[in-house]
Amino acid sequence: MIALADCNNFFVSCERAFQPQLEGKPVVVLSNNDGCVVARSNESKAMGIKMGTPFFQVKDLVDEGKLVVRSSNYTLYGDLSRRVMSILRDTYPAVEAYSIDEAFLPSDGIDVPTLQHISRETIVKIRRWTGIPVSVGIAHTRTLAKIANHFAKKYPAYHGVCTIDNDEKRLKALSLTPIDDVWGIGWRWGPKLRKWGVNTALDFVNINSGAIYSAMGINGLRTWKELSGIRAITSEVIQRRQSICTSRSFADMISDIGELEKRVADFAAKCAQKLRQEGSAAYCVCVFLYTNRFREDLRQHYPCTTVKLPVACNSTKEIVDAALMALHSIYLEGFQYKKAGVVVTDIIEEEAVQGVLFDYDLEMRDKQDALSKVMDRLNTDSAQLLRLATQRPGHYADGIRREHCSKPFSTSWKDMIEVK
DNA sequence: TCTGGGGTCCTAGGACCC
DNA sequence: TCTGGGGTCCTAGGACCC
Repeated sequence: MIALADCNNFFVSCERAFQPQLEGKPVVVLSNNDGCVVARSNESKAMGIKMGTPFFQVKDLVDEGKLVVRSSNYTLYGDLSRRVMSILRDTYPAVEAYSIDEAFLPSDGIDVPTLQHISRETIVKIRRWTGIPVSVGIAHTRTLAKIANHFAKKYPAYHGVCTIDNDEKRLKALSLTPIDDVWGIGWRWGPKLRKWGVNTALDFVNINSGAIYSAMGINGLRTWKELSGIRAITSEVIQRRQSICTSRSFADMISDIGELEKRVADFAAKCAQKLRQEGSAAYCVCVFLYTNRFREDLRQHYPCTTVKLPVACNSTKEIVDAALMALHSIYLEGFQYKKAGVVVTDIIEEEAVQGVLFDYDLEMRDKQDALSKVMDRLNTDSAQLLRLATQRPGHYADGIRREHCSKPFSTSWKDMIEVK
């Protein structure tokens, strides 16, 4: 069997773990720049607030005291995620961290009652040790485990653990699952399938698989198999990352190339730092710019381009230089840009970097690597003390709106003492 | 006024190869 | 005039996930 452990309303639960006064209240957590709602407590879900709602549409509720709002605090969520994952690793034979708040737990060879027992104990342990509520779904395929997890969350009678381990339960669960709630069916396919009379997951598996394949391709077929009880999504999903992206929307629109240079340099430096943290190097640096798509009165421009490096690298200066070159090749005067980003791709292991025969820059590369090591010693996630002059003073994420941020509970002694 | 960030994978079409 | 069959690689765009 495969279990899926998923934290309930994760970002909200992280806020509550350090601010117990938020328990039982309607709470939402906002995206960067305080843009839109990305996490909701059960109470705010019950008020009808949808995922992705722009904050200004619910701001009145906050002003009236009917809703509590927090800016997102990814340092805090990352810390709590690591703690939850580490408890899972101590407990299950294998852990595939699928996202910040959920992990697949392949448990072949463990019988169902034992797996259920372990899962119930683990939920209690995670709650006690981290304050985070977790639900577990158990089934033979990952897609069915997702469905089981939905039920575990929805019906308190399961006490956090729901199992689909025979055909009777599987068909019952499929009949109760709206097609749009199925993992792998998104906002494009959901309405289309409903138009064809496919309203539940059960309707979906009752279609001939050939018809699914010709209409939806390999991914549709995989979902169909998984719902039918045949494993089609395997653990290969979790490997070394294939791309690393750092991007932000700006609080205001930017048209000045000098200002864009600083932002892009910041994003590129952050990508280089992430590469070094995981022991990787990249061959390609891609830069993109977006104008504000909501301003229909303004001219739009969404350029992007990729610069290829002769040698895979992860030093700050080389990645930043490449990104600035890319920026200059796509930038056009007269547009107001709202967002920019840097993506590094063609990632390989640091130790596997292949030199080139006539590398005139070899000495420079060694120096840059040494410089990057010094930067890594001085810089942390929350404080960028040593930067290139092309970057902005302060932190790469400065200038984004965070008006409702809670305290850095997991990283500051002062605040931890305050909590105590 | 305000509308996120970070990923993965697949597909179709063009350019090119023999 | 007629204009195959089998590939690879790259890119852009679409679809999905949390």
